[in-house]
Amino acid sequence: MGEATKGLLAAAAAELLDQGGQSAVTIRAVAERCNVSHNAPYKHFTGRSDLLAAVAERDFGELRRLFEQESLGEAVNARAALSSALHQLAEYARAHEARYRLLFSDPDLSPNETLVAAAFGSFQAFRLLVSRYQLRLVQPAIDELQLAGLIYATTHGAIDLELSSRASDAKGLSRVETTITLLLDILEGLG
Amino acid sequence: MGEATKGLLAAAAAELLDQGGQSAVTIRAVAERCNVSHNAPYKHFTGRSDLLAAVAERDFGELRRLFEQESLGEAVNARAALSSALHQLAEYARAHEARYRLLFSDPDLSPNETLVAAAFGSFQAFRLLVSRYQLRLVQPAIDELQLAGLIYATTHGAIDLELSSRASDAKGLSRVETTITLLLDILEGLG
DNA sequence: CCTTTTTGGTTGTCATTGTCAACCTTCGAG
DNA sequence: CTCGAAGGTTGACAATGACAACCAAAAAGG
Repeated sequence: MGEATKGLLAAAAAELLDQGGQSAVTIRAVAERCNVSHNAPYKHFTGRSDLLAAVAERDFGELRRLFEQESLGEAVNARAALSSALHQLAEYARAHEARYRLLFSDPDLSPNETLVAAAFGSFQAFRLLVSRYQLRLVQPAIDELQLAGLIYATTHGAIDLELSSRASDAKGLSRVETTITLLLDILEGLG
Repeated sequence: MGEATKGLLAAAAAELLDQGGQSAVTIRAVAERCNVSHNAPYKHFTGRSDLLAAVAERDFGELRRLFEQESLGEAVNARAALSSALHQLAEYARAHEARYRLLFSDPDLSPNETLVAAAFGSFQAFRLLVSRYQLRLVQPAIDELQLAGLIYATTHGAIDLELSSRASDAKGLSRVETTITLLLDILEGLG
């Protein structure tokens, strides 16, 4: 069956993304890395952005797995589980900067059907994690979806600012871990 | 004197950014828009990323002005001032998506001396706004820099997620205004 | 006032890249 | 056995970033 190379191409694109960033992911380089002629990728993807979308879809799946694993994991309590997931997210972003940026900050990414589904799925897993955590909060009256949105936004924002360490030379802004801890402490009324 | 065209080129780049996004900003298009031959821009900028950096620098200046204006403005109280500034930031991001992304989420942006300075300046203005606001908080024990980092991260994260409306079809995640209000309410202990 | 350097432009050129088109081949369904 | 599609191939082409060589006019300096 012909599905084999499609996966290889996406994997090669992911590697190039890790090694050389966005600009290193050229159709031709991806093709070469799979020992296939330039233009072969067009048999599997409509173009460059479609190829990148495939990589993004894969990675959203990884994130979902990360959240689910922590959700059902052996963490001692809900805060530990949430906190651990967020820290792992930050680690993932640092280790695969270009891929992380692809997920959330790439303007030229055609949001096709399956990509949106994958992104939604990963967020749903995150929501579950948050809803478990919310039980421990002093003020449980906060809308659950809004709370998840807040934590997601804060974490992503902190990560994004750290990655583009430009507005962040002042220590403390960029430290993702610090920001997350502060937010959770405030939420738990330990201000 | 020769500084004239440099500004024109940057302005043209900003316009192209607004109209066609990142990919529309090509050295040649910018040159053409200034009625100047391709390659003229190289007399003012070392390359494409340097040109974009100039646009970013300009916009960081605009943000600083926005924060400062609100800081010294006629807002009825500190929360109103901060809230207004954050909403204006969101509006700016929506109106100039590509330019906003350039500031915080562009990997291929050479962070030269002056750009870092401009970014830092804008954050400093924001810090001032936050420090005024902090006086009204129930728990003033929070480190001022960390608090500014938290608010900045949350706002930027919410904006960025809304711009890439992919993980956000669930309403409430993307509404920047909702997220900001929620955070400020929590900070003020109105959970 | 004449030389000389710098500044900001110009045209020409090149390699890289995305993308399209046309062609080949293998293999499974009918 | 045929044939059509799936997947791959080579060959174009235009757009783009970047470099080099050349040029004019203005500024610097004697």
